[in-house]
Amino acid sequence: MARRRGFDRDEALESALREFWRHGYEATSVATLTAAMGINPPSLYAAFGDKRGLFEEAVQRYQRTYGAFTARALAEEPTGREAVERMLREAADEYSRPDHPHGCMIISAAVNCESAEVTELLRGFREATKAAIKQRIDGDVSAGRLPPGTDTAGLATFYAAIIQGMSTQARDGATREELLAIADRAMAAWPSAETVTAT
Amino acid sequence: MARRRGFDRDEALESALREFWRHGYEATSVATLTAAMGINPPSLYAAFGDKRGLFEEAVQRYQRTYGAFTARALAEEPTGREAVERMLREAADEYSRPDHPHGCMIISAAVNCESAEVTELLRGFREATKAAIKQRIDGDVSAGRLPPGTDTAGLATFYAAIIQGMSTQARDGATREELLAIADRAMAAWPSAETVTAT
DNA sequence: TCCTATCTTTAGCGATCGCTACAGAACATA
DNA sequence: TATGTTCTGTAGCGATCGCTAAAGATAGGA
Repeated sequence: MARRRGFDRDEALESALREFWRHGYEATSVATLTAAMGINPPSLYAAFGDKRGLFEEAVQRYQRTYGAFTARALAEEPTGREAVERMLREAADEYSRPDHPHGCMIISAAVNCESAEVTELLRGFREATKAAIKQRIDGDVSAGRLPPGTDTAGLATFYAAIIQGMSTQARDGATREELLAIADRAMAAWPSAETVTAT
Repeated sequence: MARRRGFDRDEALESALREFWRHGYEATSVATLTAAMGINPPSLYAAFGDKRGLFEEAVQRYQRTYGAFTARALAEEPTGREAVERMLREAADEYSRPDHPHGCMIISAAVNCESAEVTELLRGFREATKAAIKQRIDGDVSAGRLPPGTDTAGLATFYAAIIQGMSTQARDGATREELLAIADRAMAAWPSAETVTAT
């Protein structure tokens, strides 16, 4: 017994996601958002609470769409090495696609952001990805594909840094091929499988 | 026949540099700047023109102080490989120092910045560094330390991405040791000196 | 000591920020 | 068709943005 919403909530969220992705959290004004979403401020606040609530929903949507390749790669490949390699190669493709903003939203959207909550939100996602990388590399050690004593945390940090460097390069205009070259070169740093035989 | 300036221009510029370094170009307000510099807005505008002019001077100052290690490493080492390795290891140290903001100002200060001029200014500095890296690697090829046909542009892009990843990790709180581990792992990706003998 | 040039301070400009009160429009129910 | 409920558009809130006009303060030269 009431008037129904006159816009598609999911479409509006997707439009907001694109703006946050391109401009970052703080540089995206509510006026920019409402223009992109095709609605007025009161509709935005009724549907999403406030700007930060809208951003959090946009990040969740990003994670289960554009950013889902990371979790998929880490979950589906048989070995840690293959998981990391697929993750990097898919990132090269995804970060340079011409049909959406370049780079990774989780990595860039809160850079130079004064809101500690927003900064920590994205940092938490990045830490979770790093932990997932480490877990797969740990699995390679357990399976004997890497020597015991391998610095798996250091390797995870390295490949997390690689992804972040690829995202920054993509934002600077690097092509898919350049990003793929970074990914391949990074895989050349994967440690040798040879175990140092102790006495 | 006039009143002299009541503040140290260089000290004020250094204070502004720190604010821009920590918060980025747009998130640093003139009010924040004047508070940090210990002056009032009209003094800032009389001495530096406007916010963007102050930022450009701050970037120049950064390049010849905190950021000078890159040019020094690339200029002073005998081989390209040693130059890149020293650059990465000094970056690990510099980006994690507790006495100033973490990471690299050239890399982070214009992220999510709406001003195309400011964005392009810093992007130009990054491209120049990448070109300098490539030049040193080209030298290794010319000297026979790397095989002819080595993808020197790709290698330069890779090590530029490494620096950017290290800067992002430093901003996320990575320690000097973690950054050094990234640098060492990245050097493990340096191509082998063996030349593929053609028929 | 007075004049004058330059700096500093106070105060506030128009524009935009995130956000919301209010009233009219639109729809499900009776 | 009348009623009640929710959404939408207009219009504007206080705060902050980059920036500056006007006036008071401070120095060197006459």
